[in-house]
Amino acid sequence: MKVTELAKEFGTTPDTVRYYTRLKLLNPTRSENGYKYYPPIEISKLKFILSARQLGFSVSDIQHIVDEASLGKAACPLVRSLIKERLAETEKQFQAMLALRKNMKDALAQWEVKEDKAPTSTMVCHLIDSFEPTEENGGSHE
Amino acid sequence: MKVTELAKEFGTTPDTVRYYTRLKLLNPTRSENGYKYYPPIEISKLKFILSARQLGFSVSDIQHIVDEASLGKAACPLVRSLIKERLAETEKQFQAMLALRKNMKDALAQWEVKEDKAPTSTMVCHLIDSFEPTEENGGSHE
DNA sequence: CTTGACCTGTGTCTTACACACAGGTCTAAA
DNA sequence: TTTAGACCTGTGTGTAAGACACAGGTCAAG
Repeated sequence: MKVTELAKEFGTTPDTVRYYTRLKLLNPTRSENGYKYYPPIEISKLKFILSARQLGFSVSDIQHIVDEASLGKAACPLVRSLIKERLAETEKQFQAMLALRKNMKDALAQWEVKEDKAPTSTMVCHLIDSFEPTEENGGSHE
Repeated sequence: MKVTELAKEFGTTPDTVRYYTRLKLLNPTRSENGYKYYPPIEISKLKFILSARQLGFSVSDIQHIVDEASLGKAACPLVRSLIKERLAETEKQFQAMLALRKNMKDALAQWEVKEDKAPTSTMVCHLIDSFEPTEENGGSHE
């Protein structure tokens, strides 16, 4: 399989396949003309990479996992440990987004009923300057 | 106020203040020795920028808002329109994270009870290869 | 006069690709 | 046979919002 064929097969882009190949996560063979050809084993590796990405592993994580596996060791303990880390991070970001979303919605609601005001030397936009986060958010950092 | 003082005042970093200054969002004066000094008006601009960032505006958005305001026009319509866009984007990302988080949690649960397995030529890690997303997630793209 | 804490600009690094570009290669039609 | 178009190649750059590094200037205190 060639790059574009492979990408289409898995609903990703040629650039993504090339990117993984640059990082040596994929190791296609070369045909006479210089084109990359992906044999079945590389195809299954791509499938693996895409699955792992969907589960929140970083590309760097995947490299570590593949390295481990290429030594013949079971990567499972590493995989379990990594996903705990990533899940914790995701949870943090998730909470942050939850708060952000609420702030944005509140702001939108507050602003719908406020009139426009021209800027002054000390105020760029009174909407933003006057926005008050509500109870749950806006508390200082904890 | 000097860079570090200013950063501390608002709980941000000197690098962030320098970054905004590079982009000319802030325009400090220079003292004899070449140091940047931020007069009160620049201090209030920084406050504005940080508030806007907290509301999900991009730095580029803020530049547009500031540009508009510097022409003497009310930036309010632009601000209302931008936050709608940003909120829509945030909502999308939020839903994506929600799904990701669920997948990660499900994977973690599935994996706690599975044994380790050495890799084979066609399988890097059976945990990841065998993961099945549950109902709500995993549906094809819609 | 030296130490140490601050400041300066500039440049590089991060993530996970997307996109551009100049040029090589293949297929099929004219 | 030529040629158009659709593919491929590598390499280089751009993205967001800073973080970090580095070489060197500045300043107050001892």
